[in-house]
Amino acid sequence: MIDLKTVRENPDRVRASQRVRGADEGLVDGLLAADETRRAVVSRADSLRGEQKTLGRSVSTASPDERPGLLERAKELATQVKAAEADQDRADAALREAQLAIPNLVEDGVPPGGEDDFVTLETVGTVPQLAAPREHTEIGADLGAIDTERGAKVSGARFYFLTGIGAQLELALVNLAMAQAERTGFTPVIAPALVRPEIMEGTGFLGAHAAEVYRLADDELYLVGTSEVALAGYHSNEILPDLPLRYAGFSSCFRREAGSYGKDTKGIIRVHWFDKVEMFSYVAADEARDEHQRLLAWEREFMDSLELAYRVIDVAAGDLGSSAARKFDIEAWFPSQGAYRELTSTSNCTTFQARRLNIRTKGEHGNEPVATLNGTLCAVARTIACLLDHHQQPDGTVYVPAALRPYLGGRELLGT
RNA sequence: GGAGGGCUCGCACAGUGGCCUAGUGCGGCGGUCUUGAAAACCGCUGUUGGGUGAUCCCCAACCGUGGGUUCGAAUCCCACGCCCUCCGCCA
Repeated sequence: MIDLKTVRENPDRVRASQRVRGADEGLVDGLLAADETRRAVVSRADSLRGEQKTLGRSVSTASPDERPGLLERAKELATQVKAAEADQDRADAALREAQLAIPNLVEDGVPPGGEDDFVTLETVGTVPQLAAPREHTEIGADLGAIDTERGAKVSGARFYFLTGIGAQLELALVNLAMAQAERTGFTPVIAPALVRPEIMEGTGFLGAHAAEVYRLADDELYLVGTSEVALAGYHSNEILPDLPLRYAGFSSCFRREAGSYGKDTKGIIRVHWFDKVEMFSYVAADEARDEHQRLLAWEREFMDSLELAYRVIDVAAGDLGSSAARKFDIEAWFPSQGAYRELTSTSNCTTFQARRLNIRTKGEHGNEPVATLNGTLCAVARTIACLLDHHQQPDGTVYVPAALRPYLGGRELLGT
């Protein structure tokens, strides 16, 4: 939820942000108008209520002769108050709607444009040279690690079983990620994968991307697409005395993948369900930009420990989620595709999420919303896909990066 | 799934229609006293919105949430949510 004060005091900045996102600038004027209307309506309701209060007191202390006249006037006032309060409710709702329609202010420096207008900030590592790279599905099947056929039989398309070394790989990656997070000062968290509507709403996932989210209609619960949702909701409606707070959440993640028909249909790169270790930070508003860089650095540390070649991209304004002010993706090299593919993503949501979830801290001028940021440490299924693809050897084996070996019984190669 | 109890300003409680403009205790902050501290005493102590307000001032709202009754609701009525206890079922 956007800060009303910013819109009032600096509407041009908000208009510019809308422009660079390719969003509607007119929404800003709509919001300003709704704000003005609301303030007028609230003032009126306030003074009417004040009058009613005073009159109510005189009714209770009035003498029997005065009473009937006062009561009549009080009845009149009561209807006026009721009408004014109805006006206020409408104005409140209109304001909130106008406020929610505007996405977060884009951070200075974000590249303008859409999906293809990202800027590559850095390219890291050596891209492996292979004569005839095989896809991770094939390698996974040979290793007895990934079974998508039975995944489809049991659960449908975009589901899978991890078996044998595949299952061990998942546990190894999760342990490696959690060990790094703990070393860095994150509190490990196992988070619920089902959340209430207001939490899902508050994190901004029921806006433009509502079709992506699984909903359990019988229970008014949603399946999370990332533990970011639960970790953001964790401190909702709280005033946080000590910042920063950093959590590393592990949970299953569920995505309907509506509208991605035909994309990545093979293998476990794009699936309806996967497990993920997610970093989530609560920081003071003026710390957000630095924290974002730190999250990116920790994501890179994990990529480096897996010995992957990757690039870091600065996602363009038009491709940002509504909560994000800026987003960096790390895309790792998939030899079989001859392309970089997204493995992790870190977003600075500034105070946008916190304002909606009512998460504050004691500031110099009273309670102020905190900033929230999230970053992927390890999206397991996709990381396994990348590891098999990236570290495949000509003889059909798969190289195990040194950092992962302690979690796999010291194995240096898979498939021997 | 069934039965019962609860939800009030950080915490514990009081408050069953108008002296509630929500009180008391604890905690916290400031002060008096003290070489210092404790104790004692005194004062302060929540959130939100509005007033052409930026720590003061004034007004309004907030007693789990949403409706309703009433001139007037923490208090009465209805619905819902959550927590706790017990029973049943269960990894």
